[in-house]
Amino acid sequence: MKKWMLIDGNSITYRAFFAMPPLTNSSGMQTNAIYGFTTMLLKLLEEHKPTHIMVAFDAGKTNFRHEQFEEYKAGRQKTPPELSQQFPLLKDLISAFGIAQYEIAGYEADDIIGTLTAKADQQEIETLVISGDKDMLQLASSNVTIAVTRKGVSEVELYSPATIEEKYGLTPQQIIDLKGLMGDTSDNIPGVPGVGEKTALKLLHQFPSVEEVIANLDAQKGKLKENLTNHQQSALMSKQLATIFREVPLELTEEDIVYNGYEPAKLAEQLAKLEFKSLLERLDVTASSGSSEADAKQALSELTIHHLSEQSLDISKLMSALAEEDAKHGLYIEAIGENPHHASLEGIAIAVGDQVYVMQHHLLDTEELAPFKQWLADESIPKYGYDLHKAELVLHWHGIKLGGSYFDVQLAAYLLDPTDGNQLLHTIAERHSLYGLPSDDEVYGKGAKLKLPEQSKLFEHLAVKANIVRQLAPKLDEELEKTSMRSLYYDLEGPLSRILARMEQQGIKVERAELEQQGVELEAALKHITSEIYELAGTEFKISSPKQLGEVLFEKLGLPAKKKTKTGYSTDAEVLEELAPYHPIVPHILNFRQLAKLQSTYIEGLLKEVREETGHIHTYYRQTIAATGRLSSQFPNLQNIPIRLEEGRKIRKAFIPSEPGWSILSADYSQIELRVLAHISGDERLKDAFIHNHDIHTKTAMDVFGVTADQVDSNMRRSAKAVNFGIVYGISDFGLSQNLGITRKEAAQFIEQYFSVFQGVRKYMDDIIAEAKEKGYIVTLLDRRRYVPDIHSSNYNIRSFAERIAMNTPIQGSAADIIKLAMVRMNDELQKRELSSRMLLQVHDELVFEVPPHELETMKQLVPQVMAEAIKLDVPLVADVSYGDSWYEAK
DNA sequence: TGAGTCACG
DNA sequence: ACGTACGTGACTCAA
Repeated sequence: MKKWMLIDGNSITYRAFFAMPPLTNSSGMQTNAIYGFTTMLLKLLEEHKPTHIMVAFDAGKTNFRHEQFEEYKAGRQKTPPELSQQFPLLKDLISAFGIAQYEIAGYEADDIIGTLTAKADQQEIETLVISGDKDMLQLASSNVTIAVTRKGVSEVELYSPATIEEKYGLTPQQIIDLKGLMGDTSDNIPGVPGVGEKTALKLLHQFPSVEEVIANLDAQKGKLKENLTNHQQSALMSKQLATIFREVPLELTEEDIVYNGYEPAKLAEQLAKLEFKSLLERLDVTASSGSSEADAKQALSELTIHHLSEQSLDISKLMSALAEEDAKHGLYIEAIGENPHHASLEGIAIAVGDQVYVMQHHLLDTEELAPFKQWLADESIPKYGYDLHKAELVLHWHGIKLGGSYFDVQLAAYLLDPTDGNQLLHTIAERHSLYGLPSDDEVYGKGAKLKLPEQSKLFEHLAVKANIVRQLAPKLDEELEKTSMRSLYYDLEGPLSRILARMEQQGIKVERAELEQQGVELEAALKHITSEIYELAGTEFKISSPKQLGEVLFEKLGLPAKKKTKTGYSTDAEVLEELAPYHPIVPHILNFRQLAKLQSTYIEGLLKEVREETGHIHTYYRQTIAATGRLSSQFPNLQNIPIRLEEGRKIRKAFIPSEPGWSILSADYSQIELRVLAHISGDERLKDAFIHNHDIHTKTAMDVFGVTADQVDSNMRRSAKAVNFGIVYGISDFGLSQNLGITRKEAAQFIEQYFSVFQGVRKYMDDIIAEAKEKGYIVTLLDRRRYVPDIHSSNYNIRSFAERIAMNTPIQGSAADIIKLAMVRMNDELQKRELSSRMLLQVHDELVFEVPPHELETMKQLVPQVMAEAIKLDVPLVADVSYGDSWYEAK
């Protein structure tokens, strides 16, 4: 038996959009309407098992109703961009479901559906119409049932002619008359003033149609009669507007809307793209069909897994497979622990073709596995893997060398979308329609519950990972090609990952005694301050608890509360500085905070990270975290060692060369971000300032205030400096006013003044936002990409944030590109010149080396030169160099 | 685990 | 009328 299902796509999507919470995918795009639509569709499919389905959409802005009534649907809120963005993806998803969709210029979805139900009536086909709009009730018949959504889209209410009769006492055709009389504000259909649903029903129970009501006006009285008399035309026109047109010239046959079910692979791909994980699981759709468990089994069954052990060490097949001309492998090194310098090595898996070999690392010391160990170390063999940077470090600490250029799927995935946080292998896999890999959390548990499964299970998991890596590598390579980021990967990030690993293995020597001595002094000072604070407060409390501190300051001592946080009073440095004049306790608090920070984070924190054996601190640079392309540093973070205040700066005295007589040499770019801005904006004045090597903040002050160099006082320079910072961050008057402690108006004037002088910069800011809107992403000098979906948001705050990101990322990101380039070049130079100086640290615009005495002269000249020449810009790049016996002296 | 705070570029 | 400067990581407290 045939059963048609006809869905009003626009109406359902609207309902879903407003009914569902604002679900977004990882790139920030809202997907709630699609989600709502999909859950509803699934429910309907299950409950009604249709043989034919069609989803109808409105096409174009106007239709024939506008010719009848210009004001039709006027005054409607514009469709929010968060919703209109969802339509293309929704349409893709409907296709993936194997469901027909249709739209035709000049008609609305109702008309398409009306035309089809007319056919259904002719041929007596059982049909279900789904809409969020009660107008559709006019289509009900003995064959056609109307389902109207309730409570968002999770439930529907079914209407047959009988239920319509029961509820309204009307026939389906009279629904049109009902609307003719009462109108419809959402479509701007006027109807008759003063006539709502109740009155309209009463009238229609008296006379069966608008025409009859009008013909019998004398039966009414008072205001109602007057309104009906004066608005006869309106009522008739409204009726006409509300009438669904049932003779649309459809180029659509019954054949076209047959529903044969969906292809799981196609559907899974779309659902994965939308990141509808729960639906993926619920549907049990995967690329290979069946449940995710079945999928995991399939992923395994396609593989032959060799668990190497003392009893089976034959790798001759593996080695010959790896040696084949275009053999593609996948390498997976499993380490447990976030810090690669301390992580445990749980297993090594390598996939070639459909064969996977898994082993514990200690087997590499056997004679039989020597060829594989050598293969791992071979610098001339490229490796395809996942997070090989971490793997190299973990292997290093286990006495195993990993060499060769890397193609790293994690790093590639990061470049393809640097905002996408973790880049977990199973997420990358699903995004590329490879299913069956459970997440590490599922296999290992997380947090306190972390526990490795028995070895055969663990090895199976590693085998699947290695195999997934093998399959992913070419796909990601292709995507890099499509997004013009191949060069960024192969010439910059790939080589850099190996350089970073080397810097991390080397570490930087730290003099424990220096830190310990400073710690003792801090301890004494803190003790002293603590007792003074208790005395002034008249009570003892936890000074480092913002909650307790707030209570003491604002309740006990009655100081004026300035700012509030979500949880209570704000007590940050900005607030405390303002409070300083009110009470002598305040400066002590500030002092306590400063010293406590030094003690806990920099003295105790760093001491914990010094390796017993070497006396070195080994940080871990993360290459796949920062959305702008910068590095980040962990365990410990060596990119935020104090420098601004002398007390903290002393920490740097503990960072020393690893060999006696050597020096620490540091070189940092001067104003790299503003120079990058001068280059990419092409602003003549800004370029000119750098070409003539002016002090940029003074020059800005001169230009903005229209004065000569000697008229610029320190206050003017300070303001100009803040404006320059603001420009780099994507300026706002509020931000600048906060920073300078001036009014918003004054800040706005500064900004306007700045832009009127630096017109090229203004144009850059406007253009980059336009570009972000048009393309959906912005790029850096080396084609690094960042998507900014929020640029279309209708929410002012969200959109403004996206705009600042669009302005800032090309600047910060290009600066990151440049210093990374300098690192690769510097590494080449050190090798080529056979220098024994070592690159140790990177701090965004600074490179730190340790240098033997006889290379000092060379390095003093070479490092700034390589940094300055890393890239050719329209303005010169300048790097300043300094050196000394510790990082402190290298200033 | 999240919030608040603060260190850096 | 709204409320923000851009990018990070580590520590402490209090649920």
